[in-house]
Order: sequence, then structure tokens, then C-alpha cells
Amino acid sequence: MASLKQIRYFLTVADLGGFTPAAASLFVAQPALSRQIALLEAELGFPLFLREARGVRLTAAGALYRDRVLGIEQMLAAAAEEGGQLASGEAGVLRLLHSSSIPAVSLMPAIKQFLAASPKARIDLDRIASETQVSEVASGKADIGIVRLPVLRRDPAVRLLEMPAEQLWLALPASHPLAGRASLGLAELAGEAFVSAVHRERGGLARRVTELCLQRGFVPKMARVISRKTSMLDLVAAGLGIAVVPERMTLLGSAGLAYRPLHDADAVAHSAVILPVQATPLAERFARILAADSPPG
Amino acid sequence: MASLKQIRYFLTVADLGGFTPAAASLFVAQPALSRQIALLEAELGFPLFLREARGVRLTAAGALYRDRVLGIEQMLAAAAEEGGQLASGEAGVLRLLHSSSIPAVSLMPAIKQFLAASPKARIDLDRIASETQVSEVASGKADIGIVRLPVLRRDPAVRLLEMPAEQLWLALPASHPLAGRASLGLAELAGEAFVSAVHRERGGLARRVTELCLQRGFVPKMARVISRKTSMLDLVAAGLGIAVVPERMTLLGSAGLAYRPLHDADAVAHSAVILPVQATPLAERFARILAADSPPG
DNA sequence: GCTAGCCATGCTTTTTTAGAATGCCACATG
DNA sequence: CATGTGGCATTCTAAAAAAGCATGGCTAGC
Repeated sequence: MASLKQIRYFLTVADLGGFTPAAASLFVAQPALSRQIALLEAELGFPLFLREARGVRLTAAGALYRDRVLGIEQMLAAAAEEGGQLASGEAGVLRLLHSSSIPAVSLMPAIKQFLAASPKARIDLDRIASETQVSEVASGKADIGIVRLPVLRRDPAVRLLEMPAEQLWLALPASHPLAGRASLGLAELAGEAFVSAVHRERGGLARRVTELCLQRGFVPKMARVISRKTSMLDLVAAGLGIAVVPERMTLLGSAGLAYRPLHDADAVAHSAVILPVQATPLAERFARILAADSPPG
Repeated sequence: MASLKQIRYFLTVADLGGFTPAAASLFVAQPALSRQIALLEAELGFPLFLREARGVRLTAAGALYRDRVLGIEQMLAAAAEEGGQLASGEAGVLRLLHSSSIPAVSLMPAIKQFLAASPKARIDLDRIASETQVSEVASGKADIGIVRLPVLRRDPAVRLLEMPAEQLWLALPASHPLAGRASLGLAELAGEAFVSAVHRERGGLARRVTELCLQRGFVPKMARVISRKTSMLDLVAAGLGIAVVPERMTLLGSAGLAYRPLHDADAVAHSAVILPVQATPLAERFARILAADSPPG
């Protein structure tokens, strides 16, 4: 197979119209050039140049060959450049997962900051359940996940970076009697029906809320409608129950929906970033932004 | 610069998922492969593979690099293939020139025969004056020319191959008194006005006709309208004069135009193929077809 | 006919690449 | 838990490829 060196020699000779000037331009001796061109011609099976008294001229086949191999070096250089950018984290796609209790709108400040620092990077955002995030990140199908603590399923291939704690709020129908209050305590919710995004493995926000209720001596009463696909908040707005949500979620407004802060000192929720042990530079950078992020509000 | 060998090694390792099977597939020892990949990675500045217990996996940057360099070898192979076809005369464009007294329609049998023998070849046909053809072919701007003899301007860079002689015919207006005759002799045209394609250097058909008339003791009388751009035959059809033309041109019919054979034994015209000293294989092949061509009729 | 410019060739030296043996590490197995 | 196995890296040596130097041959121009 013709070597790249032979191609480069060939192109230089073709450009300069002679072996002698090409040799000078390439900083090699002229015989070396002659030999490499001769080898290339022998391998191709046809002459590339017409040797004339005053230098050389391309044959028709040589001119065609020149057109075809022009740009191969540029292709290689571009491949190296793109690969380097991806490896260094200068460019690339960050496949980002987030739980439904971490709405995309609440991530936008971090995303904007990230994109400003990495103009060549792109983000691919998906909302999926926390438990799934762990396996997706562990398997390399995603670069980074953002989950609500506690995370029940662990994997040695991923590590967790805790994010700043968030105040918990009560989401309730605007028509609810408690909506008249400016703020509430968790203990007052003992009799209320709780809407909750329930998954098979009860981690995340639902588990955290249950924990807090139990500490106040009651088991949260479950609402009579449970949906996995529609948002908890839609059910609350429809008057089917109340929900305790982290502050991020109050960014999601809806008609008939009201939010009130919980004034309990321990009414906070925690979230974390899931990263592979060997994260991409883009994922590392985004994780650092998230961990440093001050909680909304 | 990354060598093609390194690219091929890299692609094989990426395909087979390990150095050991790739080395077997490439018929090299495994350390050679390890070293070349290591060199490539060092030059690129980022790792291409993740070394794992069971073989290797591409890094993200490695996968991107793979996508970019895939096809470089195919490009080179295609370049060699196309160049070879051009050099061997299997493919390429034949830039063919012809005088106006060798109408394109009369070349069609030869062209068809040529294209049938070279399915990948193409023909680029241009009608230009004989004198110009010599310089075009000599300078390499055309591959082959077809001119009417005699050719006044010669060039050491071109050679001439004579084609079979052609009978001369008289082209005359259908309404002309002589049109009633089945055939004519040149001597009978002494008083007629001759339409002629006159160039500065009077070679080709015009010179040949003049010669023949002089041998019969008269100087052909010139018609009162001369045009370089419109065809002689249009002037004849318009009744402005007569013309002596080779048999090929009788293929060009026109309303009001009649052809009659000249029965003089020496009333023949000669044409020739112009070739560069070093003609392309396609030009050589086409020239052989033309030289062997039996004259039309 | 001589000279200058330019490419090709033969020989030697340097550089690059490959091969063989071996080491190291991780995973699997009994 | 020790041991074996599979797979990549490393070291040293040998071969192959490429480069440099000197020189030869050809052509164009004076």
C-alpha cells in the first residue's frame, strides 16, 4: 500500500514541477525522492510523471491520481484534531439524565454555564428514573445522571457526588384549605392524601418524604390515584392530593397549583450526580458545576 | 504524521476488539501491533483504546477517530484504480477535434466502434480549424485531431496518420443547370463561382480543390459571399455558388442542396489523424479505427 | 561540441520496524 | 486463597526500509 510519505512526496513534486526543488522543500536528498516516487509508480503500475529535460510533468493518470489523493492528509489531520477535542473535553456530546424531581428547567442555569465554557460541546438531555440512571451510566450509555437521594441501587462502576441540599415545599391544590397559610409544618399533613411517584424500588424523593413523616409519628396516606407517566403535580393540581416536593420543582407552575414552604428545619431533600468511575472530561466539568451550584431560591 | 500502516492496524484492532486476534489477522506479531498503536496514540495525544482484562474497547475519541479514518484506504485504492484505468486506456476522456470538412456525423461509425470497445471511455468532440488543431494537440489541450490534407503548419510534437482517400463530389443548388446531370467532370466548372471556407493559411480542402482546378487549366472563381462561421453548404443551398466537397460531407443534407459525383480519377481528397508523439492509449486506439475505416459509400 | 541542469542508480549508513522472549495484571477456577 | 490463563506491555536483537553520498546519463541551450 502506498505510504503517506510517498503521497506527500508525490504531491510536492507535482506542485513544484521537479524532484530537485521538491527535495529541497521536503528537506530530503533528491535520490530519496526519486526512489520513493519510483516505488510508488511501480506499485501503482503506471507512471505518474513525464521526465523531461527541464523537470517533470504529470501524466494524465498522474493528474487524476493527484486529484484523488489531495486532501487525504487533511482528512487525517482533521480526524486527529476532532479526536483530540473530544478527548480533552473541548468538544463532544454530554448525554445527561435527570430524575423527574429534578426538572430540566431547574438545570438550565448550570447548562448555560456549561455551554458557555465549552462552546463546541452539545448536551443530550433525557428524563428517566433514578434506578435506571445508575445502570445507564454504569454501562456507558449515558455520561452523567442526576438523581434524588437516597439511591437504592448502587454499582461499583459509578460514583456519586452530592449536590447542595434543597428546602422542601408543599405542593397543594389552590383550592385546598391549607393553601390559605403562608407556610406549614410537616406534622400538619398527617391526615392528607399524598400523591407520590411510586417506583418499585422506593428510593428518591418518595422515600425521603416517607422518612420525614415517620419521624413525626405518622405514615403518609396515599392518594387513590397513582400514575407513573403523568406528573405528580398534575394530580395535585387536579385536587387528588398533596405532595411534598423540593424547591426545584416549584419552578413548574400549573393552573390550580399552589406551593407553600415547609418550615421544619430538617425538611430538606438531597440530590446527587452519578458519574462513571472514569468520567469524560465534559461529564466531570458538568458535575463540578452542579456540585457547586447554589440551590435555587 | 500517522502512517497508513498504523491506521490499518488501528482499524483491525478496533474491529476485532483485541490486539491478539488483530495481530493474527494482520500476520504480524502482537508486540509490533502494540507498539504501533502506542506510537499512534502518542502522536495523537489521546488514547484510542481502553485496555481491559478481556481485550480492548475504543474510547469515545477513538471511536470518533475510527469513523473519520475509515475509508482512507478505500480512497487510496480507488485513486490507484482510476489512475490505472486512465493509463491503460480502459477509461478516460478522449478530447477529439475535427475540421468542418470532416463532419461529426461522418465520424459516428468510428465513434460507436470505439465506445463499444471502451465502455468506460468518454469522448469530447469539438469542431475547429485544422491549423488550430495542430497546436492544440501539440500542447496537450486535445488528444487527437482529424484534419483535411494538406496540413500547412507542422509541429515536431505531433505526427500524422493518413486516412483512406475520399471521392470528391460537387455540391450545388438543386436549381442549378448542372444539377440535371448524373455526374460531372471538374473541367466543366471553370466558369462557376466556388464557395469555399477560406482561412488565412489556405490548406486543407480549399487548397486541394484549387490544385485540382489549376491542373485543369483554370483558377476557381470565388463566390461573392464568404463566411467563416456559417457552413459552406448553407451558402451553396442559398444559390450563391457551388462547392467541391469530399464524400463525407454529402451526409449533410439541406433543402435545395444537391450532390453529384465528380468522375475525374484524381478527384479525391485526403485526410489525416493528428496525434501527439506520445499519444494516450485512447487516442491510439481511436486513430487505428480511423485509419482502418473504409471511406463512406 | 561543451556545459549546466536534472533525474536515475549503486553503495553505505542510519533509522525504522518486526520478532522472540518475558513480564505484568486481571479475572476465573478449583 | 492460591493458581492458572488470557491478554497487553516491555526489552533486546535482527531484519528491513529509507536516507545520504557519489556518480552516471541524458537533454537543452550556448
